[in-house]
Amino acid sequence: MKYNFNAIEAKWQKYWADNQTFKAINGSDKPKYYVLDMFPYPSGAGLHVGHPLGYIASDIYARYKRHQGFNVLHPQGYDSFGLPAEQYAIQTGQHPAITTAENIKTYRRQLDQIGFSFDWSREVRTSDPSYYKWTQWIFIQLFESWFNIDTDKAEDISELEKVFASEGNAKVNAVCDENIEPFSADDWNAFDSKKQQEILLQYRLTYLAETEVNWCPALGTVLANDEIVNGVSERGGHPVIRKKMTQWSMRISAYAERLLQGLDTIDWTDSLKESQRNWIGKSVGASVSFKVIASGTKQSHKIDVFTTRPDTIFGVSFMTLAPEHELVSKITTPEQKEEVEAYIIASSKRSERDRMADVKTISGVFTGAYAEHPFTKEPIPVWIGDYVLAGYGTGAVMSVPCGDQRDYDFAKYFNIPIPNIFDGIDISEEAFSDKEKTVIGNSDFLNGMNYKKATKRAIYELEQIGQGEGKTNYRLRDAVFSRQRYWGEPFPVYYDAHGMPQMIDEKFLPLELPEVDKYLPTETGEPPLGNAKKWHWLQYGDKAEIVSKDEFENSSPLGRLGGALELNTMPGWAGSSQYFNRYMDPNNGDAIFSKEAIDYWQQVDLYIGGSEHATGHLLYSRFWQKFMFDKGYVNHDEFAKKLINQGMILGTSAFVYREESTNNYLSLGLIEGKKVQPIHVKVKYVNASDELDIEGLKSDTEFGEDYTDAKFILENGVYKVGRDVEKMSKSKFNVVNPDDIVLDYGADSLRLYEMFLGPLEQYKPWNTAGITGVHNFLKKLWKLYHQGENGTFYVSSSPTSEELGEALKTLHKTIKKVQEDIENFSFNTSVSTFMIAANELTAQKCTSKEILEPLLVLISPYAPHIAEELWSQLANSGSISTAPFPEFDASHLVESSKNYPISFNGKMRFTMELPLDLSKDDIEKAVLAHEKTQEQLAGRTPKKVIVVPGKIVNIVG
RNA sequence: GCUCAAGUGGCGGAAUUGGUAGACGCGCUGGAUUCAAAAUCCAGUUCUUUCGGGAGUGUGGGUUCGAUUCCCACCUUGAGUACCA
Repeated sequence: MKYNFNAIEAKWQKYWADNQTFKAINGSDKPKYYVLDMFPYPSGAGLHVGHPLGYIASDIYARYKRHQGFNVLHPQGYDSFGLPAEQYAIQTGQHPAITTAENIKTYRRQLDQIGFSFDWSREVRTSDPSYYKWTQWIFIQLFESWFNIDTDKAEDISELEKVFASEGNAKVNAVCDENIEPFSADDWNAFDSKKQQEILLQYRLTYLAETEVNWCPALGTVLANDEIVNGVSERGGHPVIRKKMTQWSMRISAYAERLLQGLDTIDWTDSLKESQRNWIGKSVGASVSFKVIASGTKQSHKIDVFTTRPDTIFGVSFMTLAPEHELVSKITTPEQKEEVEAYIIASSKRSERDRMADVKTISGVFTGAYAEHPFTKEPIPVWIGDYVLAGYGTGAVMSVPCGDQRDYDFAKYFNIPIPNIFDGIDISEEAFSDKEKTVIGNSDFLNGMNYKKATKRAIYELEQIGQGEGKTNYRLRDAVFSRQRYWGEPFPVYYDAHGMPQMIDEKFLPLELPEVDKYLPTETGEPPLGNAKKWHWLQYGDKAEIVSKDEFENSSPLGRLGGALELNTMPGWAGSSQYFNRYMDPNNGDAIFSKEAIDYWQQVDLYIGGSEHATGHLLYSRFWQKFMFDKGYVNHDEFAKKLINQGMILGTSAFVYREESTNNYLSLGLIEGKKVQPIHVKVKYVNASDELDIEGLKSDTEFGEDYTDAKFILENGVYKVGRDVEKMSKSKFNVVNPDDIVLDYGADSLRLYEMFLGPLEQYKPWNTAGITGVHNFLKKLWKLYHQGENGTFYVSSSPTSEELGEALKTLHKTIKKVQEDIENFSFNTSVSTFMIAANELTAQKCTSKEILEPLLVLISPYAPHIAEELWSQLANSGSISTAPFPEFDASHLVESSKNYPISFNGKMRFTMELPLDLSKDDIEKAVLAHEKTQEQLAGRTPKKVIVVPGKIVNIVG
């Protein structure tokens, strides 16, 4: 019997599906283990060989854990809301639900044929109403909560209302909107309901606010910061502008410190933690308040700044406001008015991108106003300049030119004095910003102090005069949660007669997406949901329905609740921020998950996915998890204990070279000195030796150039292509479809090869030619269990003790190495180990069951189909997937002698075989007596001989 | 600019605590088999060499009996981030 991989793989995939082999049970005597993949967005293009890399790694780990006796949860699902399906709907009119369902079908087929051990009974789809019911539910929970700084957690908004009613808001210490007016209990109780709701909205964890957002006109929607790359949209590369809009926001900033601290408690990669730390952007310093010196009839103002260097406060020689700063118009003197206004207009025309690209040009204008130094009382000129950003800190800085290079450049350019407050430092060329070496001088009470002491003292003195305090600032902004799209979760929100947002009662969820005629914004510029004919909430008591505007207006107002439903939908990250918990109890209709389920599965033990989600999904999910923890729904405030980022598999593109203005294509070796244009060709027409299949290329009508009349100039009878490593993409003709690989070599070969390519975390190129190596290994493995011309199954159960000895050594060496490799996620080296084992056992002509049976369990996580097949041929019943992992026995690896490397001054020159029980002195004697030692020494006497028993001998001299 | 990761044969990569650099595989070379090809099997494959040997892990230094591994400086590549006060 030949190794017929296609038949074997189909057989076992069917077996697993029929027997629900990988169904995880909630609650078991076995210890639990939760292995999670980042679920895919089902795109229309299907999977290419790069996509399954992380899934194969996590599948190996999940299968390994089952062999170790764990109850393993290894689910999969689809992040199925998103832009591409909607764009397709706009173009073709096809409902995104249909496109999505088709794409999911393709994905499922492709995933199934790779042999993953997913528990498909737990599949989730974020676009399914039974799933997004719970995304809407979490939104309501967030709406009904506020963040109490005193307890450092989220609490019920009803508690806050009680506090307001009994003592007002003076003592409330909350993360909330800025500039909330103080009110007493009496004030609160006198407010009407609308006013009360407006105030509460300023405290809620999800709130409605007019915010400056990233608007992408081409996509017709708002984008989050992490959806913008280099100033253009991540999807499609369209320009993005700033625009003020009323939007739902998430108060993630409330969790900034906990999100930062939590990083120390989880086993995630350092680079990923570092990205999150940078994104959160904590800086410790002080806020300082400067009084603006009143001129003429103008009323007094103050400028608040944030600084990380309060120790340099005596070095302030001017202040700079962002051009958009609200005080600019109020403090500018009549003489400067014209110039200032011209500057504001000029800088508003510069896009965010221009401003970023052009950091060298110094520009700014004096406002004519002066502020008063809090200590010296000297007047300080107030400037505006676009190097100060309105969106960070307070949008104003105290400029210390001697200590900050940007302030220094600005001062030099505009001839502003640069007082030196550093002892013994020359600042004639550039600013001095080294905190560690700072000794403050020329600064009254700070003289002679280092950075740390001076900072502390400066903050103390500022507090004494009531003009400042220690402050920590975070770069992390609240997350805009509204999108002007169709294909996303509808908000469970309607607007009442006062225009105030109201949550739909939980019992009516899910609020399903309405049907629309077209998926574009309405003519009046409303989001696509504005096209829905029926999108008004109408509720009397326990009865509710969605009706048209007219039906709502004509309904009886008596006991009526309702109004226009929210037209925005939720962003892409909404559905992915709690999916890992939903998998624990995915079919629960009464709760997002049961208490029993979360108590049993706890949290994700291993999460594998791409690093591109570092500041998006992985940050938002941690935020929601912390919120769910505060509310007592989950018992860990981090959702994933360990996280690994798999690297990307790149394509190996192939090029032909057309000689300029001809139809001649030159082989790679002939292009030197010629003017040629490299052109991508499909990689499937290139063999392992980089030779082009010219006939194949010419007969291909599907893509690319027309080669029918092309002349290919050969070298040594063949056409050699050029090669380059690039991202896999259709336009580069370097995409490799796993379907083709599975058909030609089998899923087990694909799995082994993806692992064999290199370390999991690394970026590495795919080259289909190399797969023959692992495929040959599988054939060799098959042959170990089969004999003769026809390959009849043969495994002996009574081997001679001699052949077993060597084979046992091979087996146990392999057990040890493979176990270590899996636990270190070093899957590439275990594939090598399997190859070595198969080579050795073949050389040993090993046929014994005692060796070959445990070997299958070792290989089973990597190549599960062939392992199942041979396992069943060995007359085992059932699946190999829960067979216990073989125990390593060190006694089989004990050696009596060692082939010692003999080095001279650290360079290995020869080896000699010596017994391991020899003493140090005896080893030295034996080595020095060796003829090659004398040859190396050439008459010299060794100065020193280093003997490390069992390792090495080094002779110095 | 800052932060992080990484530089090893023609290629992907291995060397877990400092101890025989290049495992394993691809490709290449030669051979067997074949009418021929595919497939399979065997031998070789870092460079250099006067065939004794010598050099060698991005570059330059250091620590050590001994460094791909530890330390310092620099160069290159990739990723993230950026007028963040």
